[in-house]
Amino acid sequence: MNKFTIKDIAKLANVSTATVSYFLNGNYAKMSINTRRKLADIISKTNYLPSTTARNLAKNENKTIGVSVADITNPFTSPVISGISERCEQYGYKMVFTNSNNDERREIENINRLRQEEVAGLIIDPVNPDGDIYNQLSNLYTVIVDRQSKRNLIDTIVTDNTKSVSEMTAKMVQKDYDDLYFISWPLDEVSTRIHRYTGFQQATHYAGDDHLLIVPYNYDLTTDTSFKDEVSQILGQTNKKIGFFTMNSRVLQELLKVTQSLAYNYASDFGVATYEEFEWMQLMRPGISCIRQDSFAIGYSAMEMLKNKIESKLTSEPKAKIKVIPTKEIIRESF
Amino acid sequence: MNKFTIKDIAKLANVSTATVSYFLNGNYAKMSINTRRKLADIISKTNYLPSTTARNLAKNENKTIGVSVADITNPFTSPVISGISERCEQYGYKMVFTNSNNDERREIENINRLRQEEVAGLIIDPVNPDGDIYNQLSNLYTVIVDRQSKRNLIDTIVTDNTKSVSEMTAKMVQKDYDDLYFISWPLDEVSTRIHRYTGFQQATHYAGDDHLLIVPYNYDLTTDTSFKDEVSQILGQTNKKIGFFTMNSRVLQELLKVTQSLAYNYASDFGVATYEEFEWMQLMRPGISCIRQDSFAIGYSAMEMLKNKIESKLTSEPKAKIKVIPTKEIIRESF
DNA sequence: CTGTTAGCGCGTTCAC
DNA sequence: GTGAACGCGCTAACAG
Repeated sequence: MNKFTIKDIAKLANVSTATVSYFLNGNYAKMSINTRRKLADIISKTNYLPSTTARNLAKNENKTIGVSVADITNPFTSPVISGISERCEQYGYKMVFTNSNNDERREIENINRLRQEEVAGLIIDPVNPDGDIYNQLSNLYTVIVDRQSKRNLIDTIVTDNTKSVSEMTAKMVQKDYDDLYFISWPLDEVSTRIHRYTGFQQATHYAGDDHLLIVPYNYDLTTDTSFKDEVSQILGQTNKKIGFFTMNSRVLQELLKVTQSLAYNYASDFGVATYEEFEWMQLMRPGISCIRQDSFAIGYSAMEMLKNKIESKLTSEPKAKIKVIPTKEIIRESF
Repeated sequence: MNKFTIKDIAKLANVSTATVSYFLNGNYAKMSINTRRKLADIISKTNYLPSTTARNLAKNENKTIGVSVADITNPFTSPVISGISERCEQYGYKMVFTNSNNDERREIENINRLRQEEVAGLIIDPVNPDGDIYNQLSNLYTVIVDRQSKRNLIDTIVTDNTKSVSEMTAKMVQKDYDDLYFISWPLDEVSTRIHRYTGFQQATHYAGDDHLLIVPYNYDLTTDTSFKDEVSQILGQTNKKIGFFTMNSRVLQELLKVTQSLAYNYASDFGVATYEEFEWMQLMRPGISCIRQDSFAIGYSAMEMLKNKIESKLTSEPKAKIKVIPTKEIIRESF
């Protein structure tokens, strides 16, 4: 698709490819002012672009990284990619992108496919960071984002899950709720869910799990009334002031769909707050209190960290670090 | 990062690289059952993965495409990428991803960077498809998505802009509004905005542009009252029933922020409908009527089209086609 | 100042 | 079952 190569340019200018190469690399001392002008002219006229792949090959460098995200349709993901891509641009890296669609098998395929390529490093937003495939990855060239592995062998960038939820929940506790509930997709050992739940428990001092409400992933209100029934039962108690903390924006949406179908209104009939912020939460009346996480910074830092590792050319795997990106509390009128 | 090469495997098995290559390609006739077993064993134990890049090189094939999106943070974009990535997976292509952040200069850089790579084709969600850079692109290996160029030289996938807006607006017209307004970011010759506006005009039969309201891109209500004042003036008229159609979800958000600050409520004080659908529009009370576009299908079809072009190995540029992806009307209570 | 040429990487494939 | 040339486009050491 790119017609011109260094040979074509050399031919057009009646010089050798070496001269063209020197020109491309700003090595002007090696040619006359005339050929320099001629080359500048020809290259701009032909729109010739040297192949970076060939360049990397010749220089024995590699400026491409592989990215695997758990689910591109999750609104959390876009800003992460944006951050990675911003840093890639600045560092002169290109990125090969894959999406696992929340499917662990697909994630394994993607990671393997990326490793087959000549890729200098990997940034992974994992479906399951405790899967076997992660044993084959080295901390020399990998950064994980969002979900943490229990093994903790690879550098990971996370947000302030436990602390921020604990602080927000504490604010709810102060409002004298009779019962607070944490609503989540099945915990399934997913670190983000567990850490947020831990924050909730720290603030409420609930001992068991009877204040944990699970909503199925891709919950369909019309065919499965389990979650709706639980919520209905909780809100149906007379003279009890109830509050919910939802584990992310999609769980919040499930809760609101259910409470609307039951004809309860948040803020007046019950209190609510959520992890994650999106603009619509400010448009809803009353506004919804939430925890804003800086997903862009997650991606940005991940690429920063990866580049430093790659270019420091370590020979043995560094000890895994965890970097925590702070969140921000947004208090509105929903509780 | 991938330690093992075909040479390592050959050495470990005490055979030549040729034999390993034959094994990898299922060419078992060329070796004894013993070496076949030995190789199977060694390859699984070492987790050896042949480099697809080298393979492409040797076979003179190229299974990677480049993608440039206008703005990854636009919620329209994720499903498009998801569709592209799904098809890439199915076709065995990998994708190199870039984001232009709504900056035309950046878009030019990205496209050039992608062309520098050995990339078999390009899918572009353009910032400005009428920019000069598009003259350098060939319809042999490019597909454009969402925004159309006036020159119409390159295959493009769009949605049903004019027709769907016209139909939705017609429904508003039936409700006896005294005035309907189309709200948009500056038209700036952007095809999606113009086509949607055209649909609005078709249904309302307004002649001039006095029913077109422009909200600045990244409008900040606190420092710029221009748009707010216009809305205030329109809604302040006594005894007039007013309706708005917003050009996308972000413009809708701007409108709602403004009307909320003016203490007007949609549905009761004025009617509203919008292009684009997101789940929160169903959570807002009253629910917001909108036009659902199938962004996933846009990406999916784009990769389909691109693959067909690339692999048909045409020698002259095909005449540009426009493929229209249908939308769906969602009627709720907002007008 | 300019040209020649042997690599760079790793798999493929043909002649033996 | 093997050795070795080959595919790509660029780089850089060396020769002139």
